[in-house]
Amino acid sequence: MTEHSKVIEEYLLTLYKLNRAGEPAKAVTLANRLETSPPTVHATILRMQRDGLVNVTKTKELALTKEGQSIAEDIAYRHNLSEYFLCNTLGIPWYEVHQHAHLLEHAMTPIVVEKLAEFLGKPEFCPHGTPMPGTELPENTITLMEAQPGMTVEVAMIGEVLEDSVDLMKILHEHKVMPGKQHKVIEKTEVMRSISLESKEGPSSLPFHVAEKIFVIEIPKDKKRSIQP
Amino acid sequence: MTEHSKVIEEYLLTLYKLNRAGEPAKAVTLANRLETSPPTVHATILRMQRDGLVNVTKTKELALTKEGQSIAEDIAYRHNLSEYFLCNTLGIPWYEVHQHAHLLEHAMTPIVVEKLAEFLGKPEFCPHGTPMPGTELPENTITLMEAQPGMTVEVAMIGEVLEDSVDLMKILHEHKVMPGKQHKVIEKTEVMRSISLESKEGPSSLPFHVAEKIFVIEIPKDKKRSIQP
DNA sequence: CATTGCTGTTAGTATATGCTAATTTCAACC
DNA sequence: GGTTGAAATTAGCATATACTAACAGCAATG
Repeated sequence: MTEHSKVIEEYLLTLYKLNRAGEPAKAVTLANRLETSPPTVHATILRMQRDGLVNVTKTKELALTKEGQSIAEDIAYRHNLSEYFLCNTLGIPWYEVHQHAHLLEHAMTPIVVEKLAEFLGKPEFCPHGTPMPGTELPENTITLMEAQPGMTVEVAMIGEVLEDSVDLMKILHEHKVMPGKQHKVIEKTEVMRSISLESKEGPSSLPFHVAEKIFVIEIPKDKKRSIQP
Repeated sequence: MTEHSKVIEEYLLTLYKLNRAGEPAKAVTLANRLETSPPTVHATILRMQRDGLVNVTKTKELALTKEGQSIAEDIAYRHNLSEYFLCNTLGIPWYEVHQHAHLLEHAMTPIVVEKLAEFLGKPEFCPHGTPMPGTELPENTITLMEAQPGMTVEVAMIGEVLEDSVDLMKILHEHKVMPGKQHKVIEKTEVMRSISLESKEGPSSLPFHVAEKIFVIEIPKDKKRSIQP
């Protein structure tokens, strides 16, 4: 478990997140996510193969090795822990913490990670609802796309892809589309390709491509807002 | 004030610390402190000159430019703030925080710095007693080398050079040679090239080269241990 | 004054990371 | 089966950071 460069750590984390999201991990995808040219990605993957971090399948899929996976989980943990800290301890808005954590995640020694986790009370989810490696979302989690009109749902997790756009995140914040908040699904209109929601804070509308990345849990009628303030 | 690489930030910080300590800032010194070969240092200084961060005088002294100074102070602040946080919030021993802060200092966005400073109550000294940029040690601060036998002194600051050796720091810790602690100077023996101290915790002895890097304040007899628990 | 020795500098390499332009590969589709 | 288009790869370059070996410059010292 040698130390790896920031760049390599970024590649590992991205692969890890693609896996989590069930998306195919190909070189092109990395190139897009990391905003890096394909040749650069290619060269970097070669080095990662050389160093035993990934394997490339016959279908050009990138698969993390045991070691790659283990390091990736570690980085994801540091990232989520940083976000939790920035949000809950320092009071930085939850929709802004991602970018700051992006730097911190590569600069934490094992001792700092351990002590910080203790200090924070070993949180299991980051402010966007992403579970720490080893933790899972509840079984009955669905995407907002899968929620049917009439359902009342509680937001569980804002997909990590969405975190990259602070603007989008801020809009979600303004509409209280954030972990723990309940919304009623009003309608899904194919024409507009968007979903209408309504919550105590008012109505909102989310395009399908965003709704696909928002994970929710259905709240049975009789339990609606039982815990909501 | 563009963003600079970790390497450049390290060079800037080292130059800043050399200035503070009143030591001549030459390329060799950098090479030693940074454990880097002279040619590498040379090349890096060329880039730093090109980028307007340092000037090289006729006597080959390295002088930070306005911008270089300003960035260096910023890094020093991030470093000291990190140390304070690691020590006082996370409970990592004061003699170990330096190495961890060494990584964090390059990974803090301005917002994180601001929020962290607020959270910590805008501390003015790091756990080793180093003042934040803009703050100074008391006027009457002297080095332990300058203290005379019979004097009672309170440790104000452990010189930053010493921080690099965790082993040494740990010994200082064991003898309670740390900011805020009082010691009586027993004797300075030229033969042994060391200074004997005595405190509530017992006697200790420090070699001259260490005593030179420890800054203390003389405590008048009538005020001895007035605030000490 | 000449030698010694530290300091600085050049030359020559190496690696990681990045790019554009051009080419290859391969599957999917007509 | 051949074409097309996306994906992968190669070629060629550039920059930052690192090294060793060799050499130059200069001050102190005998």
